[in-house]
Amino acid sequence: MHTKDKILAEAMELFAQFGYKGASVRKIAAKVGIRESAIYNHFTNKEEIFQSVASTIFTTPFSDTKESAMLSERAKGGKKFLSSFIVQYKLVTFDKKKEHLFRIMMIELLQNKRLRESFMSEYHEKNSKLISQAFFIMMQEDLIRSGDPMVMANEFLAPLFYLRLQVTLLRIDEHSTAALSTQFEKHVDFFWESIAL
Amino acid sequence: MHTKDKILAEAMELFAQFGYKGASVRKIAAKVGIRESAIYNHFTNKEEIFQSVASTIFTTPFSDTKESAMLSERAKGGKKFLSSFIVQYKLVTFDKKKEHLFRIMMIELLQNKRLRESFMSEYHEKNSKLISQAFFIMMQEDLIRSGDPMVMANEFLAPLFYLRLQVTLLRIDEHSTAALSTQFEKHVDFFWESIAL
DNA sequence: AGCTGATATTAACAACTGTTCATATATAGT
DNA sequence: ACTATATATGAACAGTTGTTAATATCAGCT
Repeated sequence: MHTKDKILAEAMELFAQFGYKGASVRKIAAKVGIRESAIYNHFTNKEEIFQSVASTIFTTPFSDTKESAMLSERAKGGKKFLSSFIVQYKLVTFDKKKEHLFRIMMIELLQNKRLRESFMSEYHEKNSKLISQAFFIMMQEDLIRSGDPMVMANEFLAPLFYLRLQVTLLRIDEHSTAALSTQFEKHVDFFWESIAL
Repeated sequence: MHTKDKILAEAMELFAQFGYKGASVRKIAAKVGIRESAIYNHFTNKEEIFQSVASTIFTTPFSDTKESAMLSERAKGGKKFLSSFIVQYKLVTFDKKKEHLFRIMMIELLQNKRLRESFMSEYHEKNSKLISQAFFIMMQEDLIRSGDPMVMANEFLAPLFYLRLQVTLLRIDEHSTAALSTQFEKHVDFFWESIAL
């Protein structure tokens, strides 16, 4: 099964670089060091390779149930909770493998219906719900001003997504992301000042 | 020149649907109603067709100098200014042609270096600078709390971008965008409450 | 040693790609 | 009516694509 894993790893890199169409079966095989026909001993399709790679895209921070169970406790930390979320988000943003998966997502998002649906349910809604629950708790604890927790969650998450996209774009061309790196913290500071009581 | 315009129009639709690689010269020619070889009487390259389409992508609201000159006056309107910006942004988001161009941008952003550079300079920086200038003026007028105008601008713009992306994704699958449509106004309301004195 | 199953290779296929060429058609100016 | 120009066609090119078939290699099991 060593070969199968290598196929997936090299396919991931090529999909991230050239997209689904641009990453040909021959290119993948060449990077693995085998002929293209040998690929079909491990996967029935090019599509199956892609699905296998794409299925690992949506693994969000705080996704496991243990962390979710502790949410109500953690949310009472107020700004501390948001800061720790940002730390997680930053780690994901600058992780090389996750970065490749994010690139694949971005490239195929407008071309692949399944990916769009996963993005909406696994990424957007999952994060929105989690963060909005945290804000709801913070409101009950009178840590923050009242308002629609869902709106608040989107206001908190959208700048993170936009930052991640910018980081990804800069890194493709090997530009420095130092200036952007500090903006994550600036975002929490600004946001907390916006909602804190 | 009627044919040339039709080529550009049909190419735009196909690029928005299938991306650069997926939109073949033959597909474009077929939609126009001519053979693929006839295309080359109007353009030397497939690349030239794409560049011709792509060059029209970055036409931002408030881009003309007349409006910019009035900025300091308009910014003094405070929330009114932000609301009018949102109206413009919403119009652009739901405009069919602009939507197609936005899709092309999103698809090719991670594949095309020129597009990335244009996105950064023509879209991101241009909007950031304009809005941050407005916030700077509002600070001087004591309409809003003090802070880094650039950070504020990004916090204001990022949710708009994220909303636009969501709208675009939903419309590809012909889902309703009614719920999202109202979020533009909710964003201004939330944001103004966050910064108003 | 011989068999079996997994995995590799070589070769080929039909379809599609961007582009070019020689040639035809149609339009407009003299 | 004749000519020049712009635009169309049909056919062909060389290269790439995903996939398949027949065959070879190599491991472990009996």
